[in-house]
Amino acid sequence: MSRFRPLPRVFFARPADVVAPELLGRFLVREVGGERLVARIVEVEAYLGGDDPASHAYRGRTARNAAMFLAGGHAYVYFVYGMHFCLNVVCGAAGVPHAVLLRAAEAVEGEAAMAARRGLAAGVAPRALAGGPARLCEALGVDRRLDGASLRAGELRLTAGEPAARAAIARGARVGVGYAGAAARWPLRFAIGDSSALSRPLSASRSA
DNA sequence: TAGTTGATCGTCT
DNA sequence: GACGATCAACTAA
Repeated sequence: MSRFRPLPRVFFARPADVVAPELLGRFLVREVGGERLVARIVEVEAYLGGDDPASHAYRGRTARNAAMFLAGGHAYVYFVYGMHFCLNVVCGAAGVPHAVLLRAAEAVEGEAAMAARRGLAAGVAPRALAGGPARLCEALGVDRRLDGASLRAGELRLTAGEPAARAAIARGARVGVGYAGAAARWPLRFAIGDSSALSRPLSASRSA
């Protein structure tokens, strides 16, 4: 089925703020423990590398953020707050550390398995299942072992899915980056406005 | 329902 | 040695 066709390399070889809204509605396919889990992306944030004080790559390359410098189409997975993982899609050419943080998704296939990974009963609200970057990672069994992995082949893939219509996309300021000064207000958060799986409501500025 | 806080540790200063 | 691109449990009203 074409919804499960991997996105082409050129899709990722663009700036993060261009790729981000186009990731909405795409499918994240995870093969783990003999099961296939599929989630539809409904909320993302773009991080613009060296030009963006909120980006982990703002101060250059380190051992932690090395995956962000790979060519677009790879995963960048990092550990925060001593207990959570977050998954990013690396964008741009090799050496350009742009990335898109995946903040929320809706279960398409394997919902019961995703709930089990989260320690929840099947049928819980979408927001509790994968509405938040760390929740999304836990539901799909994503951890550091996938840092630097390709998203076009292997056990974690990003596929064509059902791209969101432009009119359905809302945008606003990014979450949890208050330390970044004016950049904290840049409208680089994109979401499918009417999804019930958003990590939190979009503040202000709507439009496509 | 809104606001506050504790958990917990890898990474960088 | 300080501090997170977070979450869930708890409090107050």
